[in-house]
Amino acid sequence: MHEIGVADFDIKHTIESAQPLTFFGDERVDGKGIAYTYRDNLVKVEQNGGRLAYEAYGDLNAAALKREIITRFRLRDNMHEIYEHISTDAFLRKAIQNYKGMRVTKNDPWETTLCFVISQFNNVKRIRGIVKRLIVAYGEEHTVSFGNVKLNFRSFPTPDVLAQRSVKELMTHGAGFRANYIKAIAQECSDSFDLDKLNNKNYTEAKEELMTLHGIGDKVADCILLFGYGKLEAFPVDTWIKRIVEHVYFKGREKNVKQIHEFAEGKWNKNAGYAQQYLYHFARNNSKVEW
DNA sequence: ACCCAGGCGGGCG
DNA sequence: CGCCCGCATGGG
Repeated sequence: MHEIGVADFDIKHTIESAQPLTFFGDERVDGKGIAYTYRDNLVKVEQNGGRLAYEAYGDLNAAALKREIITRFRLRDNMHEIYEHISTDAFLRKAIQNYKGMRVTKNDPWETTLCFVISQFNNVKRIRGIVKRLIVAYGEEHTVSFGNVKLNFRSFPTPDVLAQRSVKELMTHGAGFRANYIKAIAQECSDSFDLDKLNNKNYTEAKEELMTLHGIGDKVADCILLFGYGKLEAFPVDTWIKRIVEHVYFKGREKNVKQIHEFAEGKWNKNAGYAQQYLYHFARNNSKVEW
């Protein structure tokens, strides 16, 4: 078990705020920690106040594991500066107060892509179920030993493996009409589309490229850029964000997605993704009378 | 039974 | 362009 000191960090709020990390399945989540897969490793993380304890089962050395933890939970983010920047009004201050320490997580681009393609016109519980069933059906199985402990887990299914399955088969896991998108995107990523190259592109260019994929539009692209590539200027506009932004900042008047993007960019620009996560989580967990 | 969910592609005006 | 519609599925 390793340890790292953390401040302005709350793992519970982080993993409960519907980010890809949690889409692996609730049985690996408890009150103070989570177990998740990173490549061919099972990583366990647990928070006790200002200390984050972690360990991995697999082939990661200590330095690589530490790097993964810091990257995944964005522990280098200057939360003081971010909070100051996005505390633009009473509402956001309240959201920050309620969920202080919640981070945007930095997940694998492919995992994030698959999760958010499945998310469209869907609900969080079903998204988790579908992703979980795809992992069970198509993820490579691993057995690791750590001392006298033996553990089985499955890594995230690769584009290559999913590309080989039929749409009809993918639908048997409950993916519905999204099975078409999963198949098409897995094929493109397995064939010629290089997700890694988007790391070297700016937000606008990377978004354009992502949106050439069949089944990735404005909102899903922003989610992938935020949670998969760590581009904090991304501001995914889903039904929750649209509702809450209209209500809080436009007196309930309807705005289209483009107008909401322009508003968010002007107000929170390089930290819009953090503002989004606090707005989203607050909206979902508080009845509308609280807004 | 009915409604909705972290939208998108395609078609139409 | 912007708008509108259908879409698989299952939980509330």
